[in-house]
Amino acid sequence: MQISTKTRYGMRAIADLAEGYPDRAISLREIAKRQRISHKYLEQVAAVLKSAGVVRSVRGPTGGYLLARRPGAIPLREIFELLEGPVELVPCTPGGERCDLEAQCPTQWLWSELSQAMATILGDRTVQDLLDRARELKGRGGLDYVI
Amino acid sequence: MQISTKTRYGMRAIADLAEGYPDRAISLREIAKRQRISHKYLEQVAAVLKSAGVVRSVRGPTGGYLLARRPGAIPLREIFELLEGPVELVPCTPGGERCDLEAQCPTQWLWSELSQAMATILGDRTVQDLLDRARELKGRGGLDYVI
DNA sequence: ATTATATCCTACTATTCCCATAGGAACAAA
DNA sequence: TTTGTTCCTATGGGAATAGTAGGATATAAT
Repeated sequence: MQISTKTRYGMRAIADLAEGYPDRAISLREIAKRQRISHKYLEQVAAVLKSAGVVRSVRGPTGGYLLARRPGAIPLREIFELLEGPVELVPCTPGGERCDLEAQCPTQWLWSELSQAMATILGDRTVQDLLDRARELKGRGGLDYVI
Repeated sequence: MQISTKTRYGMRAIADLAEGYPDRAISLREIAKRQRISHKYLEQVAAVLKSAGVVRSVRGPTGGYLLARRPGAIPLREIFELLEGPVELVPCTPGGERCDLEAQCPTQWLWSELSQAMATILGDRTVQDLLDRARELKGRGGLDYVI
């Protein structure tokens, strides 16, 4: 059970865009190059983010994408759900698709608990946290040590 | 991002088997019927659980499966990992497959945090919790109210 | 104006994984 | 001997993933 590359690429791209906030547009080509991923595929990811109002775009040379809101106002859960779908580990969720064995299902609490734990983390963190982390990594020159 | 039916079926089956612990073997046909799932498919799931030593089996009529250990000694994480794979939301994990961008990846802490949260919950709970929950549901006749 | 560089839009496809189905062999209880 | 189990392996449809592909449209720089 892994998350899709779509979500991973999207999340990383958002982190890159955060560094340009509020006024520096960054092109997908640039991001794709740095992350060594398909720029065409990234376009599709960006389209989702844009139509949802998480990012905005500028066309033409020197164009690219920018965060549509300040980093602290974009919960990571929003990005996650746009790309990965709802934070629900099973289809039979309270409020979602029902299962007629539900009333006697001894496992549902487990899936709920797991889903809830994820939702809480994703709901608490924002793009600002991604940005903080990026700066922190940059600060120590990308080396993998801890003081 | 949902867990597979394999894991869901397996987890529910284990809950059923727990009720027969320590000496009453339960057949897959019986479990499959109650849960309205393919009994042939369930066989494959059971095979995994058996070869890992989570359950044991008795052949012939009146045969079936039993827990190989007491419910409290089987962490749900064990079942989960056997059927679903490691609790790692991304391939690039510390100790797993590396990513050469890792040292500068501002998103990895997020995936680690989510994975860790899941691992903790799954590590804390055991089949005994499943059993407790099952009895509780049975007690209130499958009705969906809370005192 | 022209050109280069972006985003934008839609279609297509290879591969993989999920979720079984299927058929029978080995075994044991009644 | 019959019946009901587990056990073993092979096969396959369908959906999702992870792209590839080709151009249309917009705009800044030249």
